[in-house]
Amino acid sequence: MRKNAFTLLELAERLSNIIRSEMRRIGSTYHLHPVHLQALSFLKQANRYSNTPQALTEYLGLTKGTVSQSLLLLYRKGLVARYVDEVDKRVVRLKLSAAGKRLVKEAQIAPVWQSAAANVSPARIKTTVLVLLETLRNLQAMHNERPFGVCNTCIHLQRESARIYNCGLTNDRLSVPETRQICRLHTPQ
Amino acid sequence: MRKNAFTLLELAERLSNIIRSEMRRIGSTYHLHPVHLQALSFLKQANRYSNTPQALTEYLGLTKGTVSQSLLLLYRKGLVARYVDEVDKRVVRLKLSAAGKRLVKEAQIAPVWQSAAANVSPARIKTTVLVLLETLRNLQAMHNERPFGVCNTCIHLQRESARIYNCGLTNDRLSVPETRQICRLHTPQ
DNA sequence: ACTGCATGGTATTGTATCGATACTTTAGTT
DNA sequence: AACTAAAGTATCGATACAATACCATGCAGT
Repeated sequence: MRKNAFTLLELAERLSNIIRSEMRRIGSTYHLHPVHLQALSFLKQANRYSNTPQALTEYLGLTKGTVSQSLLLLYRKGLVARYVDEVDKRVVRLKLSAAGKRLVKEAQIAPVWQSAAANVSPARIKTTVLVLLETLRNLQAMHNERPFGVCNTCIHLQRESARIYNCGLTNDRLSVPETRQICRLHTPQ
Repeated sequence: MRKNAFTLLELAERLSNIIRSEMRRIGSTYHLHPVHLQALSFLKQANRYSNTPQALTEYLGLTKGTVSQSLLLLYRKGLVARYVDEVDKRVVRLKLSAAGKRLVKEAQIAPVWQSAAANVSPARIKTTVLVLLETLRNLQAMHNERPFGVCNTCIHLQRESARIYNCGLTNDRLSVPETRQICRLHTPQ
């Protein structure tokens, strides 16, 4: 058991290096670093409560000053739009520009992974995903980090009718596509 | 299947961020970055064919110039010893100093992981490890990277007698502890 | 032995991450 | 009105990282 847990960590570390290496390779085409690709990918999926520098900071596990600089770079490259929130004027809302969306679509590392895991049976993949998810949730809880999940799997999601959902935490109406986005207020069921 | 492969990647990315965040936190005590901790951890486990800047470069997936600089920093901090190989004088051999070994022991992130995965059954952990390992090997093969494993699981390892092993590739004798070290020439069975 | 050529490593330079700190603006509270 | 918290930005210093150039050693082939 102890040995296995250790091996699990080692594997995660190795995979982490590969991911970063791959991101570095892909990102170099656009003169972007791994953290930029992650930021763009996050912003593509972030819902209305999570499209802010603060949410991105929590997601990446960095400091807000660092993230602010990275966002400035993405803004200057025309990949991200920024505008002040109407209600709370301290808050900056972030949105991918058309160029940003295009880049996220192009700069995918997912296809490589799909072929790498192509010969593993769905059942074993499922087990792996569940184990990693549990480990991740525990790690996040230990560090008092937000879980960051999609509304679909959130305890606060309420179904009003066929196509109308409601967030029990904010009392906002959510469209169907919105329930597939990432939320920083996510609470796993 | 496609969806699962995607989720697997997302999980790996999230775990990757957590690992880096954790390494950053632990490393800050010693004014070290994640890459330094990884380097020290690697050098602790590297066998006689892998205790060089070149091997570390391959392991981390960075460029040799970058790694050379990081090693210089570790050297100046007195954590790593460097000496020229007697046979091939182009090669630099790396070794953890006493302080380096002490630091690696102290700055472990493994305990956190062990408790995070504590409630998962051994069988499920085993499946997870196997799936991740297969995915890792495939990814490495796609990038023409070396697998980096321990001699125990290498095709070249030959058992001469109870306590004498032999590497079929280099024709060197290996002690029992050496067969548990990481080798850059590793070829999975 | 001489001449390429590959290999292992270092030095240098420029860009940009990242943390730390300080600061500004807005919101909320007493 | 004053205090405090929260969201963000600005600035600075250290250094990761890539790119390039460079040096020394080893190894072919002639």
